[in-house]
Amino acid sequence: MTYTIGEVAEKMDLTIHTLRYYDKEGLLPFVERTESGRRIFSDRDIILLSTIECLKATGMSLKDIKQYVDWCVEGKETVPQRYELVKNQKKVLEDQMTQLQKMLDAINFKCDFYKRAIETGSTDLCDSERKEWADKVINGTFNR
Amino acid sequence: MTYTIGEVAEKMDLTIHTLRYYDKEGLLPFVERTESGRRIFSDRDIILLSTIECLKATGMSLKDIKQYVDWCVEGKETVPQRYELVKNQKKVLEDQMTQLQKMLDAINFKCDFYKRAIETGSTDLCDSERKEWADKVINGTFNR
DNA sequence: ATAAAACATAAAGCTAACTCGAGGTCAAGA
DNA sequence: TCTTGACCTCGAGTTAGCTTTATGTTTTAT
Repeated sequence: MTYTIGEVAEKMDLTIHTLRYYDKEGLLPFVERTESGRRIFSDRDIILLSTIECLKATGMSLKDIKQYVDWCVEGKETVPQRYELVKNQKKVLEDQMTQLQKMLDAINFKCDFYKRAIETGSTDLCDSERKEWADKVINGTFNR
Repeated sequence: MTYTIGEVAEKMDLTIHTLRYYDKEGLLPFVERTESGRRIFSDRDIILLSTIECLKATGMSLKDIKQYVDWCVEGKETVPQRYELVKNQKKVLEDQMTQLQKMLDAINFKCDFYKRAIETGSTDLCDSERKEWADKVINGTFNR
């Protein structure tokens, strides 16, 4: 199965410009061309793109993603490196989720605070909550 | 309790430049000055900074964070707006976590793939895993 | 046959969020 | 007192990741 750049853009929810940019940056080394120079994407490229999107979604830079792609091109002797990279990114992701959970707690706290402030019609009645937030901040519950 | 810009930078793990940048952008409206012009940070500023860091960690832009700060300055008649903003950011965060969990599944899958490839000394033996990944991609398990 | 749509390159432009440098002022310790 | 280090402003520079523009070619539908 092959696809035009427009079809891929549609399928992957990226712009055509972005796909060409990725290609130029060397992130799509397997994309072929027609005689007249048009790009032909295969399922393999779709799969690579989905991996790229996956790594990008976890905050990896395109530069580091290119390293991964380069290793893919080099062949199976780079499997250990790729394993290391993916394992490391897994760690990054787990840390991110821990951090986000903390932020979610903090945001829930803020949410409740404002909700009560609205219900009681005053922020003053929420002094205890405000103090609690301050304590969390100062004791470092929410940061570092 | 008051702090110099250097102390705050240390405490909040930001650079002095970044703090001045935030101040210039209007994100720290309560910071006072000495007669000679040096910034004096109070606990209130530390608390606001921690809120800023919290919102930033969930991907909110400084522009949107400034809106929140502006509402804080305006006083309690903006509590409903602040509630909406925080509630919305909570939703953003929950979506993010769902997405990240998917990415984590995908990364775990990749991780296992490479691990087995190393154990068996060949990527060829992992064809079934590769196919499984392709299926997930094509059936949209990992994207959209 | 032809007009519109889709594709191509190359280079410039943009935005966010810093980051750095120059040049100067102020404050705290020996 | 003097020197060293922390602070100040202002403006320019940087980086990532696109995005737009200009110009031109190739398909495709009528």
